[in-house]
Amino acid sequence: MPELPEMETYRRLLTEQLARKVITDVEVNREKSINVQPAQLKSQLINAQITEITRRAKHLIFKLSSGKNLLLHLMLGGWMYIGNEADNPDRTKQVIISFGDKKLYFIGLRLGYLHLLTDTEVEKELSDLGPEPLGQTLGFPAFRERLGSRRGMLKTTFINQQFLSGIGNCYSDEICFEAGLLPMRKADELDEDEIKILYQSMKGVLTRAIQFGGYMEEPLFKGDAKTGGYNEQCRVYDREGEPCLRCSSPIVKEEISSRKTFYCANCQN
DNA sequence: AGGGCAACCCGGACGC
DNA sequence: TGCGTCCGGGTTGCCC
Repeated sequence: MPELPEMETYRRLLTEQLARKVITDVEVNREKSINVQPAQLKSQLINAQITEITRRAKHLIFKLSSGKNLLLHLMLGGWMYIGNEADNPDRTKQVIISFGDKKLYFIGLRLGYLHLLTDTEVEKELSDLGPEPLGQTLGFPAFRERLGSRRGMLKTTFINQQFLSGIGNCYSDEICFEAGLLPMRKADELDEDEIKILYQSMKGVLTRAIQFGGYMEEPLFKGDAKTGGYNEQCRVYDREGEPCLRCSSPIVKEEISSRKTFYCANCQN
C-alpha cells in the first residue's frame, strides 16, 4: 500500500532517474489504467520530456514539457520499476513508458491509474484533499483544531484523506503506536498532552519513513538501496502475534471499520 | 457526522 | 502442469 513516504521516495528517485529524459515510446496493455485512447496518450507523450515530478498526498504528478501532466495513483499494490528489456520484473505491466533503452514499468495498477490531464484538471482532481501531514502550514495549533472537530476513531480519522492527505492503513497504525494511543480512541476525546504526542508521532514516523525509503516490497531499479528501507522499521503493521518492541506483549490484529488494524493492547492506551 | 458496507478491479497465491 | 477460487485494499458512494 503505497502511502505518502513511499510516493515521496518514488518521487525523489524517479526525478534522479528520469528528469529531462525524452519519452520515445509508450505501451498500454490495460486501457482502463488511462483516461484517453492509447494512441492519443502515445502522441501526447512521445518526444515530450518529464520536466518535474511533484507529489500531492499519495499522487505523483509528472509534469511534461508539452504542458500536460500525468497524474498517478497506485492505489492498492501498484508499483513501478525502471529497467530495460533484459532487466524487468516478471509481472504484468499495465503501462510502459520508454526513454530510449530505459523503461519505466507500471505494475499492479488494478484500481490505480495514470491519467493525462491539464493543470486545471489536476487541480480539480486533487481539490478535496486535506493538508499534507508534513506541510509547513500544518503546525500544532492547526492540527489540534482539525483533530478536535472529528468525532471518529483515530484510525478512521487518519485514513480520511479530507482530514489529512497521504496517510493510509500502515502509517495510521504506526503513528498510533508511536504515540502510545489506541487506534479506536476518539479523536475529540484526547487531552492536550495526547494531541501533542500524536502530532509529534505523526511528523516523526512519516519523516523517518521517508528517510529510510518507505515500505515497499520491490526496489525501483537494480541496485536501488533506498526503496523499501523502512520495511524492517514498521513496529506494528503486519506483526500480528509478534512481541511489541516496547513491552514484549503480542501485537494484536483487529478489524476496525473493515480495515485490518495492528496495535499493542498493553502499552497503547 | 461517522460507521458500515458494497463495488470497483484483477494479478497472484493457493488448493486440488 | 493446469484450472478454478479467493483475497487484497484505497477510494467512492450510499444508507442508516
